[in-house]
Amino acid sequence: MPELPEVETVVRTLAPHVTGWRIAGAEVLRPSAVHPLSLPLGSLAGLAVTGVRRRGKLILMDVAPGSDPAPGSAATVPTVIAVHLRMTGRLLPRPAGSAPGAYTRWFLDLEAQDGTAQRLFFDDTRAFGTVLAATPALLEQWDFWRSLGPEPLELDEAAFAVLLRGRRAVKAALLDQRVVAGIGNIYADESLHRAGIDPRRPAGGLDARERRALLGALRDVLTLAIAQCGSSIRDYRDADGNAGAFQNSFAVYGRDGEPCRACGHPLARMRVAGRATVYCPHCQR
DNA sequence: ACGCGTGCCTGTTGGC
DNA sequence: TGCCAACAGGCACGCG
Repeated sequence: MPELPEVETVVRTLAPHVTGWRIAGAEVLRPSAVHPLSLPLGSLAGLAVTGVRRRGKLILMDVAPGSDPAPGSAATVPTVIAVHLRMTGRLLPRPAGSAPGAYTRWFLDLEAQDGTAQRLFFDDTRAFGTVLAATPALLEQWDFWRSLGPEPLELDEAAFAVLLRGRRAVKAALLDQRVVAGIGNIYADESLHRAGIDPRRPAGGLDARERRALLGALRDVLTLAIAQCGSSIRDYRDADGNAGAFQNSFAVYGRDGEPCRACGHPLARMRVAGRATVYCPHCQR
């Protein structure tokens, strides 16, 4: 399940494949994979990809008019392609003319300056992923974008304290993209274990020491996971088709019933905020 | 404003 | 061995 470290890895592996390439055309095979607010993917034709960034779990491909500007007013020319992989989405560069797969939802045809071409597929078995081609003004109309919380790797303790104030279950707060952007079920559980905090604890009731421990755990877990190119449970692959390796370092996720690596007590499983949650009843208080 | 339950979607898993 | 309910999970949405 792509969360911040997986999306960061996709961004890093995708960028060299597409940066500087011109979009020659687009095809949508499943219209529901395109966000209702999006400009038509066809409006990307003629634009060049100038870079690839990440914000939370979103992949952002910046686009700009090339040497021969396409017709259209600024209001209808996208500046960014935002892609959310959700659970099973993948961005896959393939040779030009490659046939779509059973789970291809849309693709872009890309051309380099020297005339070589390729096709960038968005494949997504579960069909939860979305794409939004947007202007800056359009992005601001997107509630999800506008309300995204800060990046956890750029967050200080004082701001973290404000974000957690009045919140109930701390795990629910971590999963809320309006609190911090990019955390999903895996890294919520891993961070809470590393910080020694029970996932059900009211977030607003954590003291300064606990908040510091949690913020530090988030930073540590995310940084380690990025260094391992993310976690691959089943579906996740980067833009080169490679799996991550951080799943081999999980302390709790998917390990219920197995011994806690810290204390040896068996890890327990419960449901918090509607999500499967694995934790150590002995280490996490 | 917060939090909970449900639906979306499809492949995989586990129980009988 | 076969079938089917349960499950996985991020987010939108409706409700209290």
